[in-house]
Amino acid sequence: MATRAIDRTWTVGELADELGVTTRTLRFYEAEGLITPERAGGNRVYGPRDRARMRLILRGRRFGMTVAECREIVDMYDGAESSELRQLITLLARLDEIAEGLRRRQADIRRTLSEVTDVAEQCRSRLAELRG
Amino acid sequence: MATRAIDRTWTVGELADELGVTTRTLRFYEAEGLITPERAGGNRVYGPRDRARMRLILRGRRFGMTVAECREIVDMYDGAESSELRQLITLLARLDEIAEGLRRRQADIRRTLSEVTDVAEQCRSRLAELRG
DNA sequence: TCGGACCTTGACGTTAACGTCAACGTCAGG
DNA sequence: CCTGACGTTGACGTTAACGTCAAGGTCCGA
Repeated sequence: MATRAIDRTWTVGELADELGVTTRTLRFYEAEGLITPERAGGNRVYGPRDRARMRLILRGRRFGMTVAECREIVDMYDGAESSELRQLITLLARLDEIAEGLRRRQADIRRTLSEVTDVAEQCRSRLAELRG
Repeated sequence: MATRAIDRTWTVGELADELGVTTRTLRFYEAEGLITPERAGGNRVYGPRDRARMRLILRGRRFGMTVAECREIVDMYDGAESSELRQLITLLARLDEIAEGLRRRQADIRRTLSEVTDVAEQCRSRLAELRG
């Protein structure tokens, strides 16, 4: 079997370029424990898993999640297969809280968007009026 | 005609309490030009307009808008009745850009929410399995 | 063998968005 | 008249999330 996409790796520079961030950002997130790239004699080697986590993290950052919140969420992706009842219960409770927070932000952004488009509509009316 | 709700005013402390922020935040936003309360002999007097703007601003802050972005938007609410064609056109263009950005964030948050609820669902299955 | 283009760690700088503190004025209650 | 609760400005402190720079290692083509 030939080398498959799942085996693909990246250097810091490569991954940074692809994600549209700097290498500093990747090192920072590593120091914060959000990603854990392998090493090849000192040099970092990022795999598909690191890349996937980074994309999730960056998406969260775009709508106001802190890096700490991002870490909490991506960590939960790993804990979901846990076999300990106690742990699963607290995890689930936390997940529900997080979902609730996300829904609130969703409502906030929806209202703001609706207002912005309203104002834009007023502008269009005004323009039509001035031109008509 | 008696005093109506529209004439209601607030002191810094009162408004801060109602909005759930500190007086420092109100003074900061004023310094940044987002609100412009009246004065009663040195003391700030906030009117319904200030309160309304603050609520819009705080809502924006909750989902990741910077204070600068918030100011840009609330300022546009005022410029929408402009009578200058040129100004209306650039304003409208900017509003469309902003709306586009908001829609992107909306998509980001929607995807994240869907993933979080997925993980929660996995947790529930696992729990049912362990208990069943 | 030399210069570039990468990579490393470590340390200090920067910006946003406030928090905190000092020093002062003002006004009502006891 | 004094205290306490409120207000003011000004200045410095803090935290997150990186940016930037220094000082060095490695490898590769000319």
